[in-house]
Amino acid sequence: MREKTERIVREWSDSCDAEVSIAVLGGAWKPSILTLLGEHEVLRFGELGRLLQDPTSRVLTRQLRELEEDGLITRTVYRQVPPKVEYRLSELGVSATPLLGELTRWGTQYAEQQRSSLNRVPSPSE
Amino acid sequence: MREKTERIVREWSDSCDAEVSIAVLGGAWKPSILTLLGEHEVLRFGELGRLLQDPTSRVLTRQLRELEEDGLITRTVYRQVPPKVEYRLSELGVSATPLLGELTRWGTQYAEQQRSSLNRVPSPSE
DNA sequence: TCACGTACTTACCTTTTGGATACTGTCAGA
DNA sequence: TCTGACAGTATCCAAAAGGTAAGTACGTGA
Repeated sequence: MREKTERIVREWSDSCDAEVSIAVLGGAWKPSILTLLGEHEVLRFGELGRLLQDPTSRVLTRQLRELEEDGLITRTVYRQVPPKVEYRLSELGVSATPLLGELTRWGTQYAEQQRSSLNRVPSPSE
Repeated sequence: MREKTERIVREWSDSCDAEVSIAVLGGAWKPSILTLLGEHEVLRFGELGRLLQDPTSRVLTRQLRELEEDGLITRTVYRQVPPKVEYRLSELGVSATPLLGELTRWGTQYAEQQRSSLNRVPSPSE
């Protein structure tokens, strides 16, 4: 576990564990990474980068490391040149996919709702 | 909508709307605030503060304003002295409660799992 | 000998977020 | 006249998060 995750797991124990989920799943690219890994089973570093439309490698590396530390994905290194590294969902990661589905569904619904009210009221009266 | 939320709704449209959900629900105290409002129907500013174990009023105010801007809660001001302000879930906020439930359930499960593996391996072999 | 591909790392910068502290306005009641 | 309740604001600060740009390692093929 990351230090941050561990702190939250300890401090907020019991009530409001939603904070824990958000600490683990929240962060630029993380939902996308997990969703992609759910769809593709295995992806290499470069493949992920391309599918995500090129976050800088520094950022992608950090997100992947954090997900790994938090136990959601596994990282397999093949000792060869040029290097080859494979990422896939861990058991814990797989257990999160229904939740990711719910997050996506609600997010889609929310975005549609907000977009349509933006159209109805182009600028709020002023 | 907050500017941040709007940016995310626009830029990430369609795929990976989980980012939207996390943008709206994530943030210190927000899941707790929404859960409490789901349980109590109506809460005043001071009541919320006490139930959350006293975040500074500045922080609480900001979280509440953001939730209001994003359309999840409503704010009712009674023009009287001393002031009285009531917060409750909007329709959109109510629609998020099942999702919050899922976040809490997965978070609880995750925390338990991680706590038990912490006990099994007090320090990872080094 | 040199560029190439892959998966990074290092150093640095900017923005966002959360929080500590102190202050405001107003009326009722002591 | 002073205090207290309530619901905030105003200022400032530190840490976290996200991002840019450039460099690293190493064997293969031209």
